[in-house]
Amino acid sequence: MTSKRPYADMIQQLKAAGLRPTRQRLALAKLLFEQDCRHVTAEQLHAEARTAGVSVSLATVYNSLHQFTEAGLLREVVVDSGRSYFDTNISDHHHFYFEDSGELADIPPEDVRVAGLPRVPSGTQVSRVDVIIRVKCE
Amino acid sequence: MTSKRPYADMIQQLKAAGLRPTRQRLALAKLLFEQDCRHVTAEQLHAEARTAGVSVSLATVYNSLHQFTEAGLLREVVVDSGRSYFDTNISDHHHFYFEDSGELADIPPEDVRVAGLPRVPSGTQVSRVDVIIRVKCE
DNA sequence: ATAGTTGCAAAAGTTTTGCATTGTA
DNA sequence: TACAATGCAAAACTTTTGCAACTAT
Repeated sequence: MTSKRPYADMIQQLKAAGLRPTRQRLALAKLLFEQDCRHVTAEQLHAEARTAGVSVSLATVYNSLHQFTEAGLLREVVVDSGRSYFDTNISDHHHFYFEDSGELADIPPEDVRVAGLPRVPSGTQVSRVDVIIRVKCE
Repeated sequence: MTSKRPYADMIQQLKAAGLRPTRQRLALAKLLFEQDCRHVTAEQLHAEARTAGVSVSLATVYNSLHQFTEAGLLREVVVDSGRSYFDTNISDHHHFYFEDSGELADIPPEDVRVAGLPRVPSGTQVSRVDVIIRVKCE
């Protein structure tokens, strides 16, 4: 229960990212990274933490999500004004967005081909290409 | 100056969309549609209206932008959490997003080819495919 | 000690809503 | 007059920030 063994990898990951493995960060990291393909909002993660008995403020959830994102452990996906999603899948891929439920689903990169990208203005470079397929009930 | 002639088309457009051509809506419509390819936020449009001497609240700007969007006169583009852009170009096209300046630019549909879209879950249909090319300074 | 980090309360934004007012038939 | 539509103040969101408390030399 209070064994430190299962946390060892996570602690290493956080340290490698230059983030101290504090109680809050460790708990959030466990919630995020011990499942695959999670798409969470700050609010959702905060609720999960509370349910799991972890005392953490919503502000800290936001700060941690952004720190994880900057460290390359998460990717922020913007599909809806006034709500940010964070995706634990950081490999190159795209998204379905279900407008009715507000849920996201990954699309593997090989399922969508984007061809003929225009030249970007000089002095700039592409930081990412997002493809979002918005889906609604018929 | 107070001639009603230049407004005639706009009034018709609003009526056709099922929206009363009120003073506020007419003024906002003029600001939006008398230039091409505008990408505005509610805050920007509100500032423009004030500058143009039009008295209108920010809430009304938001409501009008959403009404125009529902009527098919505008398209909402989400690229940044906590900020919605509204695009006067409602034809099929994609976007550059300049992360440093926060500006948007249209990409004609023929400049990007999206091929091999995966099948969407049954009972659902694609409402739109957004391609956003995020660009940053080198 | 002390320099750097962390986590959160409070503040700052953005967006939506309830309802008095206005406009229409 | 009645009935619906409108515009905005106030409320409800989401997100960021300033700083007291904590950590590790």
